[in-house]
Amino acid sequence: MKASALGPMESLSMTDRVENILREYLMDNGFKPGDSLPNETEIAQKLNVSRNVVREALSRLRMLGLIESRTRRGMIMAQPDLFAGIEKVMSPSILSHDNQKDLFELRLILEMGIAEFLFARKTDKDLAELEAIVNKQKGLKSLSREDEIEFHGKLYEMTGNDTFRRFQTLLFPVFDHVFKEYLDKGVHMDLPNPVSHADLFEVLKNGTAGQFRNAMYVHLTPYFTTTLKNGGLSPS
Amino acid sequence: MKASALGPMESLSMTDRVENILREYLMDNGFKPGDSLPNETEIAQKLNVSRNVVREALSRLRMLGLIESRTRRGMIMAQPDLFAGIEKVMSPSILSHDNQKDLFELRLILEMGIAEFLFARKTDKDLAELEAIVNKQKGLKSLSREDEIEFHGKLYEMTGNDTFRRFQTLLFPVFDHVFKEYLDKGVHMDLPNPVSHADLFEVLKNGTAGQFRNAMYVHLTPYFTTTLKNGGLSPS
DNA sequence: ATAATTATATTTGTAGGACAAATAAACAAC
DNA sequence: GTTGTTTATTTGTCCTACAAATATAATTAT
Repeated sequence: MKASALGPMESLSMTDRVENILREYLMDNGFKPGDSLPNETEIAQKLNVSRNVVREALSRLRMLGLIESRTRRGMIMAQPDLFAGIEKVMSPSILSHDNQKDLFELRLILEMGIAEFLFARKTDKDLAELEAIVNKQKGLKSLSREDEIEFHGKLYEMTGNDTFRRFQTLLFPVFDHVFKEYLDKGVHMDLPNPVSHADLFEVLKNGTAGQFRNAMYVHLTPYFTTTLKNGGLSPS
Repeated sequence: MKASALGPMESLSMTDRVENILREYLMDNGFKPGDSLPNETEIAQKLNVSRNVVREALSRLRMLGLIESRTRRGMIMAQPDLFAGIEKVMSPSILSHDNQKDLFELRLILEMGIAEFLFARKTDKDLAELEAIVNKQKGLKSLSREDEIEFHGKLYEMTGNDTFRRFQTLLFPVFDHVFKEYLDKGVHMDLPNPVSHADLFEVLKNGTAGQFRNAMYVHLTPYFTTTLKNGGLSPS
């Protein structure tokens, strides 16, 4: 029985198949949060598999936040958490090195892309809070990781896009880890940043989105040169 | 037998707890792809739970790509697929409306942020291929969804960041759905775009990253005004 | 002794049965 | 009509069993 000669044998387990079937069933039938699902034994009988298999599949959907189940009331459709799955593998000790470098860059991409939203949605209250952060950092010679997170995190918040904010927050540990790796490899970053947080704030308050994009690029230049000169996956 | 001797009963199911325990175990002990795990019965005994519970937890990790298992050889650590979880819920029929709007905007953010990487990594071959796409579209009066995907998809490819490319690809169906919704609501988008794909190509070939960012903004202006004038989650 | 073959043991995948806990629904009591 | 009790249902957990697959050990052939 040389089944392995046939290539990438489509050997999905029963659980895999039931998981797919259930997801398609929920989507194709327009299930909305709150709608109740058939019970486990019913599903098992309908699909001709054991309740164990059904439960393993349901367990996955439960992890994704797609369904919830309460004793007696049965299972109901839920509002899935977009990042429930990704946050469980978003760790430097788990991800491949390529993935990590890509995510390092992804943070830069995101940071460069938020200008329009900041200018469209900034409020006086936001600006005041951001100014407070900037003033607190004014005396310091060098900024800690927490300082960076506080300033840039406030920017994420000001985009008014909570999904973006959560995604950036997820990205940060990986970004930080990759950057430390660069530092360990001898990349030096001791030059004073020509565009400080205070400068960025000033542009955000009185400038334009275009000016902000350019200022942000200069502010991030050390990171850009780091990734573009070093690890950049050389394209074909 | 009170199995609750394992810790605080945070109303998490056994499966939830075992899942967390296993993930932490794998991370804290520096498991790398290929390393083999203890077998199911061993885990069950060690944690004082049934093999069923262990299997439901493992089933989740298997879905995330964190582990693989082959009969007899036992389970081994694997390289998790960063997007395995998220792609299963990335669907307009499942996500909340807020999530969808956020993702619509996220695509714009990403699109605005790639300029530096494009200019750092563009090759003559890439430019030639992009030019071919542009020329193919030159005769058309209006661009189809496929045309848009082809042009912008090529840009994603040219960033040299495969994770970014995959993420953008995942985003597209949601983006498309949200935009259609805007159109149905009467938002009009019939003006000819002042910056076409051909213009973007020209800037990418002969201009600078800064110019490209500005050109891209104008190119995307219809989408920006759509989201910023309509659904924007009004901040506090 | 070495190679080839066979047998054994181990581990995952699947099935099915049992029962506890929780609770919605039906029913009974006042 | 309200309150308390019983009942039925459904998930959560445990258990046992066995098939399939295969690495390892044992056996046989050369």
